[in-house]
Amino acid sequence: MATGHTDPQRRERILAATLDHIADEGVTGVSHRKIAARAGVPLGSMTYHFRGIDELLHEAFTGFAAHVAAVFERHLDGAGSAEQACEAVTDLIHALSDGPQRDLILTHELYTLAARRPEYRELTRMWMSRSRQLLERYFDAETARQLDALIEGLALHRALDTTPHGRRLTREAIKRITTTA
Amino acid sequence: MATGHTDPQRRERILAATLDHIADEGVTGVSHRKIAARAGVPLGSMTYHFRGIDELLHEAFTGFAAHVAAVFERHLDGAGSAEQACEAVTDLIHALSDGPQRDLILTHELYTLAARRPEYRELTRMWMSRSRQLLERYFDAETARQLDALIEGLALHRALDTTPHGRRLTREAIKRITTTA
Amino acid sequence: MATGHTDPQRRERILAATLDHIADEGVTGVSHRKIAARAGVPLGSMTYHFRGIDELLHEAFTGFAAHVAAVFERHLDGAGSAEQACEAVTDLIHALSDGPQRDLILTHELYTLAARRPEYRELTRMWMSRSRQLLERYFDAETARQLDALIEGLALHRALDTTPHGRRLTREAIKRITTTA
Amino acid sequence: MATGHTDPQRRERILAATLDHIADEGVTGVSHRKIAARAGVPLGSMTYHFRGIDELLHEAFTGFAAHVAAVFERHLDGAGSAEQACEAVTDLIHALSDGPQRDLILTHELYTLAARRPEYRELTRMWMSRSRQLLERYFDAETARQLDALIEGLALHRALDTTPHGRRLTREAIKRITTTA
DNA sequence: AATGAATGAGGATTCATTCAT
DNA sequence: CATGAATGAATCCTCATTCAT
Repeated sequence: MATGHTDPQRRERILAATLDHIADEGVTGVSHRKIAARAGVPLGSMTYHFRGIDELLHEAFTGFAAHVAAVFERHLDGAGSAEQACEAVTDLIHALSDGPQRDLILTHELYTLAARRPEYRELTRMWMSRSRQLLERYFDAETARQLDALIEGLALHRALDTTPHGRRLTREAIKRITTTA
Repeated sequence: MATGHTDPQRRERILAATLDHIADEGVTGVSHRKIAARAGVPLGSMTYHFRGIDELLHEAFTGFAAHVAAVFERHLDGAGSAEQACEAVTDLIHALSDGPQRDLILTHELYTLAARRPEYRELTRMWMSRSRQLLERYFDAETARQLDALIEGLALHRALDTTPHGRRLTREAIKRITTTA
Repeated sequence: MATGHTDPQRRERILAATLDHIADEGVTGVSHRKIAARAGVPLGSMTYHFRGIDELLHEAFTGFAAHVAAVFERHLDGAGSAEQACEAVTDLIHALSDGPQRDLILTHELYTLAARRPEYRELTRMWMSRSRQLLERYFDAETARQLDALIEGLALHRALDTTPHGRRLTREAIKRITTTA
Repeated sequence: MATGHTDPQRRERILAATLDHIADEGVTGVSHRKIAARAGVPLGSMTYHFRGIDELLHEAFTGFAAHVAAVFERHLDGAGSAEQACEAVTDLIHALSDGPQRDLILTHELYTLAARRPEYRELTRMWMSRSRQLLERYFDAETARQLDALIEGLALHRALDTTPHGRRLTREAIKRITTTA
């Protein structure tokens, strides 16, 4: 009825609604109907813009991966030294694991998909390699790799813990992993 | 037909089939029908033994958490020194991230649930505290915590990586994180 | 709500409704919804009793093939001689091509399926061989085969014709085809 | 993009694609999208050139009826005597029922439509009357009618049979039906 | 105690058609 | 003149759950 013909934002709105929904209810809860309702678009619009649920999911997570990479970048961009990089990484870990946890939840959902399906592993690989690249500005390649894994582990444990560890422990762990004999 | 009376293995078989199915197709794909078919039990048996899908899932993951804790334990049980513990942890990380990845997939599925739902966080907390306890046999509490997170991060990155890092890097990271100033 | 638990006639009623619907609107128009409505059963009942539309269709036509074979049989059963058989065949052709044409329409629908799909060809083959068998009571095998084809053609043309030919022509054609040099 | 102006072949290409599609998947499977894809024309083109699916179908079968009539004609055109006409008819029957069966499948689809809908019966009537006309060049009207029906029946049975009868039987049947007392 | 039958709600997807451009 | 965007209705099918037995 109210056909404004073209609505170029529509695809983006659907993708945003998809990520919101996944954050709220998980990939499990994604359905055309629910996403359409959340995005305020008619049901038929879903399969018009995306070939199916899979394409929708993959595209949504592609956008999310870009977003996470940007967060990583934003944190590290200011650092002028390895010292400052350590501080930036500490901030990053706590930013990820405090707060609304939206990003962390989405990260888990993505990892879960990636664990089983190669096309999602592509996404996580790209973002892992991006974060290592950024860390290599300040650390040697091997250290960067270790630190990258540590970041992951600390953020994850902090998020699932009832009594999450404080900044001091985070800082100490980072210091140890970046201290080369 | 009438197999006598009760089949005490049936509950267990259903739970095992549930984990198998989750490993294969994810929590998303779990349904009474599919699990019943996989376990070779009649459909009606499902709601007889479990109040609903939620109970089934939670109980299955409870069993899985116990299994993972046991794996952890088995690896560390032999270690007589911090040195040996480091080696045992290296083995553990590579055992988790090589192989059929079944445990890793299930772990992610559980984390994904835990990220949103407290009743699953209970499970991950118990297992995290168990692993820390085990590590505290060899390391101080703070180091144990850091090491625990590192284990998580290394295993995860190794599993998702196309060119997973070797034992040398794992060992080096463990050495650094356990080296107190 | 009104769950009388078991309704053993249900399958049969669905199959009957399916044939009715095909006679009215064609195989093209068959859908779970429409058949369910016509049979007075809930929608969910359809896929419970039949694995899918294909199974439903195939089973319905299996029943129809049996019915047609019975009609053929009923017409020929009384005949005591080749002479009487010719008369019976004439009756049969006109019975098929006059009247409500329900059987003829269903026959066409079945042929259309059979032309493309072997599993339906099975059905038509069985019924063709049954009719030949019956004719072989009165005629030699080769004549039976020719006559069988003629019956088909005459019934078909009569049904599609605006000025269908009369019994006289039918009788004459039968006489010619059964007259061996 | 702008291919000049109009594409006069487009209508024809769409109709040809429609028949191809019906041969492959049946009238049931016809949809604007599928035909457009097969014909290589934009979706919007479909409703531009044809008022709807019904018009598309009817026009496609009109073309097919003309084609079948032409096949009939081509076979009989060379015959200079009743004798030769019999041979030509034998050829025709075997040409129809051997080979790729495309024409036979389309014929059945058309008959199925014609059995229920008068506007398609128009088509079959025209083609039946054309074939009778052609046969009347060699046979009296009544014989032509009988022979026409026999052709139909023999072709049909041959096509659906697993062990189709040979030319000898075809010839014999034709001989009998054309032998007037 | 155990289960097969049953069903309404909701799943993804396909569709003919309309319409602004 | 031609068409891509858009959508509500309808498609088949799967599902968790209830319940009579």
